Amino acid sequence: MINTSEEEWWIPNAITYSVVMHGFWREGKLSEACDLVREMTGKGFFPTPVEINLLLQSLCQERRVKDARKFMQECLNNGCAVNVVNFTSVIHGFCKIDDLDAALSVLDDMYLINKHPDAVTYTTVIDALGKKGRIDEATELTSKMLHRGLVPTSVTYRTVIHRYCQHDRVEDLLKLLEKMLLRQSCNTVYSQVIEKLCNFGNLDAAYKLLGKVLRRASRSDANACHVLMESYRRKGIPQSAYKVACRMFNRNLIPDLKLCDKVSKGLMLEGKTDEADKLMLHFVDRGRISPHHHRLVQT
DNA sequence: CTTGCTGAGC
Repeated sequence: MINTSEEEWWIPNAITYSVVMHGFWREGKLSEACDLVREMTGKGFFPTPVEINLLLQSLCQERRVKDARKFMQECLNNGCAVNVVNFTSVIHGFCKIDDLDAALSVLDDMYLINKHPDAVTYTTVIDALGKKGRIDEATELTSKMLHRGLVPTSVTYRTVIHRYCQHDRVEDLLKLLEKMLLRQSCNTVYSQVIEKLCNFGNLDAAYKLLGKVLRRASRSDANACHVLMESYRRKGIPQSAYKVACRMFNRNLIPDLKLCDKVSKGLMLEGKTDEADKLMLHFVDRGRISPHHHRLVQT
């Protein structure tokens, strides 16, 4: 038999608290939800890190990031389980309202209390620093992350590539990527860099990386070459697009026929009929096109 | 029922 006395049956327990807290949260009554957490921890009931995170994220969404930080600190003081995800949410909140110094300060807190930041935490801050053009600090932080044995994810790679290209820090990027690749390989890095450089209009830097990509000559690498060719073509430099195509053929990587056709027409317009013909002849040699009329045999 | 990126804003 369960021994429940008359006076005790209504006393809130862990489940009651959790249900009521979710109710407040669903209705957007965040302050009330936080108060309830304070009350329940006082009685020895603790919310899970997942529940804490829901409140933290909602507070951050309302730009009440300082409140979120304070609330998280209270949870810690009261003995709740607070995890890396919770810290990352608060850091992300500060990044979104452009308070990078506060974000970095929360990151410092993590080291102090031995909650080690993970790759997501670092990526969040690296992106925010990069967005502001604080590339040297981003580099330092990335190195620190690697030094701590963390593995860069595909998001980390995309983030670093985007931000460094955005601020035209190609040399720094390439140095950093070398270090990252030692820890975690990523087959498409250099294709990604080439495409990003094309996005930002730095075709010279993109061209210099072609060798890295042609060595491997996979599908994504071919695509990066196509992006570069198309960038040259649109910029009115079909000769450079032609050079890229030739280097692809040299590596036995067949460029896109329709794109080459457009490049060839561009060359014709500039009176470079010789190169225009040579480009299409590559396809004839490989049986992709019939010799007399430049017509597609197969795609 | 947990965390990160890719241009904002017209």
